[in-house]
Amino acid sequence: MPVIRKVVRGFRDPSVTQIAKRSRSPFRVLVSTVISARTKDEVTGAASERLYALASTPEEMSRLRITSIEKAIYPAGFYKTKARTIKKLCRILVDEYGSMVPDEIDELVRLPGVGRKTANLVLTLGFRKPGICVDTHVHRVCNRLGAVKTKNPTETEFALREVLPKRNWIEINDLLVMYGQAVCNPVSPWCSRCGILRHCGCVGVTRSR
DNA sequence: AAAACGGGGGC
DNA sequence: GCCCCAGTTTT
Repeated sequence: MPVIRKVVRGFRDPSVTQIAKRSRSPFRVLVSTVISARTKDEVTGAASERLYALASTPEEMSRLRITSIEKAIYPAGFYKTKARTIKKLCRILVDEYGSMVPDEIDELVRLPGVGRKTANLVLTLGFRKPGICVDTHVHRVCNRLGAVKTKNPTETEFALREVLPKRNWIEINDLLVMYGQAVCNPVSPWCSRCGILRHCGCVGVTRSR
């Protein structure tokens, strides 16, 4: 992990940390993350702020009109779907969880619009609990390295759980994704800047730069 | 396993 | 125009 930290240094995008810091409460992390699916961070951040300005609690948010939510989170991708999801999500939080966000992954993934990636982000960022967030970047990087051969992000999450240090969850999640975005990116991996190239199965396959 | 959801931004 | 994008749900 120190190697990855070194490799990624200089590529860290402060916007991620900013959003994380602003959105510390589990509820804010949850809503921000639902908005963030297939959407750039700057857009997610702006959309989240507009929505929180309208409603800052599950009760308030569950009472917003769908169209108000849509307007607030536009131009995030899937904004119509997400608006309905968020309203439904908040209603469930109010009705079934006493307006609190559950802090167990099995409960979180039961919520609409919440998959394992989102659930783990809520656990780590919102509750400071253990969790490994596997998005498409992390899934790709792990398999490109050849260290694991997993079919889907959930399998990758379980594989990583056996390997990663069991601490510093937030930083490790951040570094893994940063690494996948900035260095070991999909199209043109920056192999000359990669500190773990000698362990990499991508040599001769996707290697470049 | 693959399609659908959906629109903005880069080129 | 065409392709990409910190996913989740449905078929």
